[in-house]
Amino acid sequence: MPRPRSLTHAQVASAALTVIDRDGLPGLSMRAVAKELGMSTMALYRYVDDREELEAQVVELVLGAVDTEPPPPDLPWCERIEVMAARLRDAVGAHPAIVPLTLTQRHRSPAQLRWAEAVLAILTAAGIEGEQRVIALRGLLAYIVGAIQLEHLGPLSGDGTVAISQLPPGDFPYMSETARQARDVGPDQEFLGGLAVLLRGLGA
Amino acid sequence: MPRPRSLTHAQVASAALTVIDRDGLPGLSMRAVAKELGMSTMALYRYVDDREELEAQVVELVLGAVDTEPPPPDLPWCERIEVMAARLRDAVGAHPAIVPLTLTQRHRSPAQLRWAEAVLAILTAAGIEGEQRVIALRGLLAYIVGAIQLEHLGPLSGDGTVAISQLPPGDFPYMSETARQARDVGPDQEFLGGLAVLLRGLGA
DNA sequence: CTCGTAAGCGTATGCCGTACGCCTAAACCC
DNA sequence: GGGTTTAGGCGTACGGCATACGCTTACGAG
Repeated sequence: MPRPRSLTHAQVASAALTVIDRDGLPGLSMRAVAKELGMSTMALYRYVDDREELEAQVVELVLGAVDTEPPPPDLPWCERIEVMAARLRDAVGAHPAIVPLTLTQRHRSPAQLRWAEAVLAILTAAGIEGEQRVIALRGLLAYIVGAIQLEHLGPLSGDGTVAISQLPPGDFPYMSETARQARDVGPDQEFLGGLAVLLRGLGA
Repeated sequence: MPRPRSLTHAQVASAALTVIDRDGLPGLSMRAVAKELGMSTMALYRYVDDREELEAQVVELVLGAVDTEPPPPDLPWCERIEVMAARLRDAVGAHPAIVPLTLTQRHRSPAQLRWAEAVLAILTAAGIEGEQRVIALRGLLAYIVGAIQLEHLGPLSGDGTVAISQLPPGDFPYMSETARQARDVGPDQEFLGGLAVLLRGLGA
């Protein structure tokens, strides 16, 4: 009987993501999202309780796009995990500015639950069980989360690496040399290389 | 000839850290820090250019407390890396609320440079060089950063694990079982267990 | 004692999130 | 088709935030 909603929750989250992609995370405000939707600021509060819920919906929108279907079962288990890891990384990488948001929202995300369930299935099939399986899942998550952040907040290809390579070799002999070598390591090589180390440790 | 400063930069950073420890990260504001110091808000701007610089000084205060001396050389290399990792984790763990700050400030931190230099020395002594050394350092950093965040924002001992353990076993068979097993895994076991996996991968 | 300098502060601006209350569009019932 | 009800949409207002700008004042050098 009441007046129907003129927007879906998905449209609201999507408008917020548009704002973030255009103006960066600092540009996200209730006013900006409302303007993006062509409504008044306060009308937005008919769809979300507060800013935090809006942020959660943005994270869910991005993480919800992650494919959680089991990878081809004919692949070796470690490659199947690589597929799952890459899907998560790619989804976040499409909207790098939300990285800090995933921090606080990640654990409440249904999409993340489905992702973890699929990874656990692979680990179990690989014969990893009990406490080792707990540690493996958390370790993978920690690595992926950390690697995504490092990649977007302090990339190997960025200014930081150049600055480090010019550090006085007397004080930082290893750092300056390593930074020079880091120029030849691309983002994919870095991410997959670290993941391969972790998987090798799991397999031994 | 001019009037002398009544505060050191360290005192300013320390006051900010006091505010964060007491009121959490959302409680950090220029006003709150100024009040903590007994000065007016604008007087604070004689010590920092803006809020971002204040945050950087807080991170540096915490990270600066990390011991970067080489661990006892008679330990196996992987145990020496464990020592270095634990020092970083302990320093941040003493002020968990700053975790999100370390994200954006980490790469500019001299303390972090010294830490990385020490780790690189250990890796090199272990025979890891070239691009593999780049990947090893970044992988370690990614894991440690991610693990610290997971530990403080979604701890295994927290509500999230309980909630997951009560998920419908039909939809999430592995997650619910794994969450039940996770209750027996303490924070140290989780952190060191994941690190051990990574180090095993580096050693193979 | 005087004076230059920078420390410290007061004020004001323009953001922000959001509590509260009004107006009105629309769907149901008759 | 008209009346009623219900929630959608909006305007206003408040308190808190970072911070630009300019004044005042404590201090040390001479």
